[in-house]
Amino acid sequence: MEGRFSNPFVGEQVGVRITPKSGGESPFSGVISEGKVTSTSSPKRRRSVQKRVVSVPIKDVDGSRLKGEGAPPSDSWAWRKYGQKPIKGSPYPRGYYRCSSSKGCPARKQVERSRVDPTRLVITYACEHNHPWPASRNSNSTASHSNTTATTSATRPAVVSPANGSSSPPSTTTENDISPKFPPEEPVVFSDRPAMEPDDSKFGDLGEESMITSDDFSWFSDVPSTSPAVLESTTYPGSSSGRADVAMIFQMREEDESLFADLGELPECSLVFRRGIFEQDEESRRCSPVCGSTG
DNA sequence: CGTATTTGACCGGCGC
DNA sequence: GCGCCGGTCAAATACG
Repeated sequence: MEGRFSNPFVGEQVGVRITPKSGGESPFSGVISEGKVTSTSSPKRRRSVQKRVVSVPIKDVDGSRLKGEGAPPSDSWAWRKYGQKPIKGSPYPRGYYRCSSSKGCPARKQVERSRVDPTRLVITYACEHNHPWPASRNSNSTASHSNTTATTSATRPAVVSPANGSSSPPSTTTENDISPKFPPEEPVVFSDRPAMEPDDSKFGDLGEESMITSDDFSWFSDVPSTSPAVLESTTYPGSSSGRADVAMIFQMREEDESLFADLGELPECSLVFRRGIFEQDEESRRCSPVCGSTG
Protein backbone atom coordinates (compact mmCIF):
# COMPACT_ATOMS: atom_id res chain seq x y z
CA MET A 1 0.00 0.00 0.00
CA GLU A 2 1.05 3.45 -0.40
CA GLY A 3 3.83 2.31 -2.57
CA ARG A 4 3.67 5.76 -3.96
CA PHE A 5 4.85 7.12 -0.68
CA SER A 6 8.27 5.75 -0.97
CA ASN A 7 9.41 9.09 0.21
CA PRO A 8 7.47 10.25 3.16
CA PHE A 9 8.91 13.63 2.70
CA VAL A 10 7.78 14.47 -0.71
CA GLY A 11 5.09 11.93 -0.75
CA GLU A 12 3.30 13.92 1.81
CA GLN A 13 1.90 16.24 -0.72
CA VAL A 14 3.83 16.51 -3.88
CA GLY A 15 4.33 12.95 -4.72
CA VAL A 16 0.95 12.04 -3.54
CA ARG A 17 -0.64 13.13 -6.72
CA ILE A 18 0.20 14.12 -10.23
CA THR A 19 3.26 16.20 -9.54
CA PRO A 20 3.94 17.71 -12.85
CA LYS A 21 6.34 20.16 -11.40
CA SER A 22 8.00 18.43 -8.54
CA GLY A 23 8.56 15.51 -10.78
CA GLY A 24 11.92 14.19 -9.73
CA GLU A 25 12.68 16.44 -6.92
CA SER A 26 13.65 14.83 -3.69
CA PRO A 27 15.68 17.18 -1.60
CA PHE A 28 15.74 14.62 1.10
CA SER A 29 16.28 11.60 -0.98
CA GLY A 30 19.38 10.83 0.91
CA VAL A 31 18.13 12.00 4.21
CA ILE A 32 15.31 9.61 4.51
CA SER A 33 17.45 6.58 4.65
CA GLU A 34 15.40 5.15 7.39
CA GLY A 35 12.24 6.73 6.26
CA LYS A 36 11.48 3.54 4.46
CA VAL A 37 10.26 1.99 7.63
CA THR A 38 7.25 4.13 7.22
CA SER A 39 5.55 2.23 4.51
CA THR A 40 5.53 -0.78 6.74
CA SER A 41 2.33 0.32 8.26
CA SER A 42 1.55 3.89 7.73
CA PRO A 43 -1.06 4.14 5.11
CA LYS A 44 -2.38 7.27 6.59
CA ARG A 45 -0.53 10.38 5.89
CA ARG A 46 -2.77 12.76 7.64
CA ARG A 47 -3.30 11.01 10.88
CA SER A 48 0.24 9.93 11.30
CA VAL A 49 1.51 13.41 11.04
CA GLN A 50 2.90 14.72 14.21
CA LYS A 51 1.11 17.83 15.22
CA ARG A 52 1.68 20.56 17.68
CA VAL A 53 -1.25 22.59 18.67
CA VAL A 54 -0.71 26.11 19.71
CA SER A 55 -3.24 28.64 20.75
CA VAL A 56 -2.57 32.30 20.73
CA PRO A 57 -4.72 35.29 21.45
CA ILE A 58 -5.64 36.96 18.24
CA LYS A 59 -4.93 40.28 19.72
CA ASP A 60 -1.42 39.20 19.84
CA VAL A 61 -1.18 38.10 16.31
CA ASP A 62 -3.61 40.44 14.76
CA GLY A 63 -0.66 42.60 14.08
CA SER A 64 -0.06 40.48 11.09
CA ARG A 65 -1.55 41.02 7.75
CA LEU A 66 -4.93 39.67 8.49
CA LYS A 67 -7.28 39.97 5.63
CA GLY A 68 -10.46 39.11 7.34
CA GLU A 69 -10.14 35.68 8.76
CA GLY A 70 -7.71 34.13 11.13
CA ALA A 71 -4.65 36.22 10.91
CA PRO A 72 -1.55 34.14 10.51
CA PRO A 73 0.65 34.85 13.45
CA SER A 74 3.85 36.32 12.26
CA ASP A 75 6.42 33.81 13.30
CA SER A 76 9.95 34.20 12.34
CA TRP A 77 9.26 31.90 9.48
CA ALA A 78 7.84 32.74 6.19
CA TRP A 79 4.49 31.12 5.69
CA ARG A 80 2.63 31.00 2.48
CA LYS A 81 -1.03 30.30 2.50
CA TYR A 82 -1.97 27.52 0.18
CA GLY A 83 -5.50 26.86 1.11
CA GLN A 84 -8.43 27.60 3.27
CA LYS A 85 -11.40 25.53 4.15
CA PRO A 86 -14.43 25.80 6.33
CA ILE A 87 -14.34 23.26 9.08
CA LYS A 88 -17.36 21.40 10.21
CA GLY A 89 -18.36 22.53 13.62
CA SER A 90 -16.37 25.69 13.41
CA PRO A 91 -17.85 28.94 12.28
CA TYR A 92 -14.42 29.96 11.20
CA PRO A 93 -12.48 28.63 8.27
CA ARG A 94 -9.13 27.03 8.64
CA GLY A 95 -6.16 28.35 6.80
CA TYR A 96 -3.39 26.15 5.56
CA TYR A 97 0.11 27.49 5.45
CA ARG A 98 3.36 26.14 4.23
CA CYS A 99 6.83 27.30 4.98
CA SER A 100 8.02 29.42 2.13
CA SER A 101 11.41 29.94 3.64
CA SER A 102 12.70 26.85 2.04
CA LYS A 103 11.40 25.17 -1.01
CA GLY A 104 11.69 21.73 0.38
CA CYS A 105 10.61 22.61 3.85
CA PRO A 106 7.82 20.27 4.88
CA ALA A 107 6.79 22.53 7.69
CA ARG A 108 3.12 23.32 7.62
CA LYS A 109 0.69 24.93 9.89
CA GLN A 110 -3.02 25.27 10.10
CA VAL A 111 -4.51 28.39 11.50
CA GLU A 112 -8.03 28.50 12.68
CA ARG A 113 -9.97 30.49 15.12
CA SER A 114 -11.18 28.76 18.22
CA ARG A 115 -14.84 28.23 17.95
CA VAL A 116 -15.17 28.52 21.68
CA ASP A 117 -12.76 31.37 21.98
CA PRO A 118 -13.04 33.53 18.93
CA THR A 119 -10.47 35.71 20.49
CA ARG A 120 -7.96 32.98 20.17
CA LEU A 121 -6.24 31.49 17.27
CA VAL A 122 -5.47 27.82 17.16
CA ILE A 123 -2.40 27.01 15.23
CA THR A 124 -1.58 23.46 14.43
CA TYR A 125 1.95 22.85 13.37
CA ALA A 126 2.69 19.83 11.30
CA CYS A 127 6.18 18.77 10.50
CA GLU A 128 9.19 20.76 11.34
CA HIS A 129 11.41 22.96 9.32
CA ASN A 130 14.20 21.16 7.63
CA HIS A 131 16.25 24.27 7.69
CA PRO A 132 17.77 26.07 10.66
CA TRP A 133 16.14 29.36 10.12
CA PRO A 134 14.18 31.27 7.57
CA ALA A 135 16.57 31.89 4.79
CA SER A 136 14.17 34.04 2.96
CA ARG A 137 12.87 37.49 2.74
CA ASN A 138 10.86 37.18 5.84
CA SER A 139 13.91 36.71 7.93
CA ASN A 140 14.95 40.32 7.90
CA SER A 141 15.62 41.44 11.43
CA THR A 142 14.60 38.14 12.83
CA ALA A 143 17.28 36.21 11.12
CA SER A 144 19.90 38.72 11.96
CA HIS A 145 18.77 38.59 15.48
CA SER A 146 19.38 34.96 16.02
CA ASN A 147 22.19 34.82 13.61
CA THR A 148 23.95 37.49 15.43
CA THR A 149 24.24 35.31 18.41
CA ALA A 150 23.83 31.79 17.34
CA THR A 151 24.49 32.04 13.67
CA THR A 152 22.64 29.88 11.29
CA SER A 153 24.97 27.01 11.63
CA ALA A 154 24.96 27.30 15.36
CA THR A 155 21.31 26.73 15.42
CA ARG A 156 21.75 23.05 15.55
CA PRO A 157 25.11 22.35 17.06
CA ALA A 158 24.59 24.85 19.76
CA VAL A 159 21.41 23.33 20.95
CA VAL A 160 22.94 19.97 21.31
CA SER A 161 25.61 21.28 23.55
CA PRO A 162 23.33 22.61 26.24
CA ALA A 163 22.48 19.06 27.02
CA ASN A 164 25.94 18.70 28.40
CA GLY A 165 25.66 21.94 30.19
CA SER A 166 28.32 23.82 28.38
CA SER A 167 27.04 27.12 27.28
CA SER A 168 23.36 27.52 27.61
CA PRO A 169 21.86 25.84 30.60
CA PRO A 170 18.53 24.64 29.42
CA SER A 171 17.02 24.34 32.80
CA THR A 172 15.81 27.11 34.99
CA THR A 173 15.44 30.15 32.86
CA THR A 174 15.41 28.29 29.69
CA GLU A 175 13.26 30.65 27.84
CA ASN A 176 15.30 33.57 28.76
CA ASP A 177 18.48 31.83 28.09
CA ILE A 178 17.59 30.47 24.80
CA SER A 179 15.51 33.29 23.64
CA PRO A 180 18.45 35.19 22.33
CA LYS A 181 19.46 32.36 20.14
CA PHE A 182 16.71 29.86 20.18
CA PRO A 183 13.47 31.47 20.98
CA PRO A 184 10.91 29.04 22.25
CA GLU A 185 8.17 27.94 20.10
CA GLU A 186 5.25 30.06 19.56
CA PRO A 187 3.45 30.62 22.66
CA VAL A 188 2.19 27.53 23.97
CA VAL A 189 0.83 24.16 23.80
CA PHE A 190 2.28 21.38 21.94
CA SER A 191 1.25 17.91 21.20
CA ASP A 192 3.86 15.47 20.31
CA ARG A 193 1.85 12.64 19.18
CA PRO A 194 0.19 11.40 16.12
CA ALA A 195 -3.50 11.47 16.11
CA MET A 196 -4.20 8.35 17.96
CA GLU A 197 -4.70 8.32 21.60
CA PRO A 198 -7.08 7.02 24.16
CA ASP A 199 -8.54 10.36 24.71
CA ASP A 200 -9.01 10.62 21.05
CA SER A 201 -11.85 8.24 21.37
CA LYS A 202 -13.69 10.57 23.63
CA PHE A 203 -11.88 13.76 24.02
CA GLY A 204 -15.02 14.99 25.22
CA ASP A 205 -14.52 15.65 28.76
CA LEU A 206 -12.02 16.34 31.35
CA GLY A 207 -9.72 13.47 30.78
CA GLU A 208 -7.89 15.68 28.46
CA GLU A 209 -8.23 18.62 30.61
CA SER A 210 -6.63 16.88 33.48
CA MET A 211 -3.54 15.99 31.64
CA ILE A 212 -3.35 19.41 30.26
CA THR A 213 -3.49 20.93 33.64
CA SER A 214 -0.70 18.74 34.80
CA ASP A 215 1.35 19.27 31.76
CA ASP A 216 0.60 22.83 32.09
CA PHE A 217 3.59 23.12 34.27
CA SER A 218 5.29 19.96 33.39
CA TRP A 219 6.20 21.23 30.02
CA PHE A 220 7.70 24.24 31.54
CA SER A 221 10.54 22.20 32.80
CA ASP A 222 10.27 19.67 30.13
CA VAL A 223 10.65 21.96 27.27
CA PRO A 224 14.28 22.60 27.84
CA SER A 225 15.02 19.06 28.71
CA THR A 226 13.51 17.04 26.01
CA SER A 227 10.26 17.76 24.45
CA PRO A 228 7.73 20.47 24.79
CA ALA A 229 4.48 20.16 26.50
CA VAL A 230 2.68 17.15 25.44
CA LEU A 231 -0.56 18.87 25.36
CA GLU A 232 -2.36 16.64 23.08
CA SER A 233 -5.29 18.15 21.40
CA THR A 234 -5.42 16.45 18.14
CA THR A 235 -8.54 18.39 17.67
CA TYR A 236 -10.17 19.32 20.77
CA PRO A 237 -13.59 19.62 19.40
CA GLY A 238 -15.34 21.36 21.78
CA SER A 239 -14.87 21.62 25.44
CA SER A 240 -15.09 25.12 26.52
CA SER A 241 -14.15 23.84 29.90
CA GLY A 242 -11.13 22.05 28.66
CA ARG A 243 -10.28 24.95 26.53
CA ALA A 244 -10.52 27.21 29.46
CA ASP A 245 -7.67 25.41 31.03
CA VAL A 246 -5.67 25.59 27.95
CA ALA A 247 -6.49 29.19 27.72
CA MET A 248 -4.96 29.71 31.07
CA ILE A 249 -1.80 28.19 29.90
CA PHE A 250 -1.84 30.44 26.97
CA GLN A 251 -2.27 33.42 29.09
CA MET A 252 0.75 32.80 31.16
CA ARG A 253 2.50 31.93 28.02
CA GLU A 254 1.44 35.19 26.64
CA GLU A 255 3.62 36.96 29.05
CA ASP A 256 6.54 35.00 27.96
CA GLU A 257 5.69 35.62 24.45
CA SER A 258 5.59 39.28 25.13
CA LEU A 259 9.17 39.05 26.11
CA PHE A 260 10.05 37.60 22.80
CA ALA A 261 7.68 39.84 21.07
CA ASP A 262 9.58 42.64 22.55
CA LEU A 263 12.66 41.25 21.02
CA GLY A 264 10.90 41.36 17.78
CA GLU A 265 10.86 37.70 17.13
CA LEU A 266 10.24 34.40 18.71
CA PRO A 267 8.40 31.39 17.73
CA GLU A 268 9.26 28.19 16.36
CA CYS A 269 12.92 28.39 16.16
CA SER A 270 12.53 26.02 18.96
CA LEU A 271 11.25 23.55 16.51
CA VAL A 272 14.60 23.45 14.96
CA PHE A 273 16.07 23.63 18.32
CA ARG A 274 14.34 20.53 19.41
CA ARG A 275 14.99 18.96 16.14
CA GLY A 276 18.64 19.33 16.63
CA ILE A 277 18.45 17.37 19.78
CA PHE A 278 16.19 14.83 18.35
CA GLU A 279 18.38 14.38 15.41
CA GLN A 280 21.17 13.39 17.66
CA ASP A 281 19.03 11.00 19.51
CA GLU A 282 16.48 9.74 17.17
CA GLU A 283 16.72 10.83 13.67
CA SER A 284 13.93 8.61 12.73
CA ARG A 285 11.58 10.76 14.67
CA ARG A 286 12.29 14.00 13.04
CA CYS A 287 10.45 15.15 10.09
CA SER A 288 10.55 12.26 7.77
CA PRO A 289 8.48 10.00 9.90
CA VAL A 290 6.61 12.89 11.19
CA CYS A 291 5.46 13.90 7.82
CA GLY A 292 5.30 10.70 6.02
CA SER A 293 4.28 8.45 8.77
CA THR A 294 4.95 7.97 12.34
CA GLY A 295 4.65 4.37 12.09
C1' DC B 1 7.57 41.09 -13.41
C1' DG B 2 7.42 38.45 -9.40
C1' DT B 3 5.35 36.88 -5.31
C1' DA B 4 1.58 36.09 -2.33
C1' DT B 5 -3.12 35.30 -1.66
C1' DT B 6 -7.68 33.49 -2.85
C1' DT B 7 -11.02 30.12 -4.66
C1' DG B 8 -12.41 25.85 -6.61
C1' DA B 9 -11.71 21.17 -7.64
C1' DC B 10 -9.81 16.68 -6.69
C1' DC B 11 -8.08 12.99 -3.83
C1' DG B 12 -7.58 10.24 0.19
C1' DG B 13 -9.07 8.54 4.57
C1' DC B 14 -12.53 7.40 7.88
C1' DG B 15 -17.01 6.46 9.51
C1' DC B 16 -21.51 4.66 8.87
C1' DG C 1 -20.14 0.53 -0.70
C1' DC C 2 -21.37 5.29 -0.10
C1' DG C 3 -21.03 9.64 1.95
C1' DC C 4 -18.69 13.19 4.48
C1' DC C 5 -14.71 15.80 5.95
C1' DG C 6 -10.21 17.27 5.77
C1' DG C 7 -6.19 18.46 3.20
C1' DT C 8 -3.55 19.77 -0.85
C1' DC C 9 -2.81 21.33 -5.47
C1' DA C 10 -3.52 24.20 -9.30
C1' DA C 11 -5.07 28.37 -11.73
C1' DA C 12 -6.35 33.08 -11.50
C1' DT C 13 -6.16 37.57 -9.44
C1' DA C 14 -4.21 41.28 -6.75
C1' DC C 15 -0.50 43.80 -4.77
C1' DG C 16 4.25 45.26 -4.25
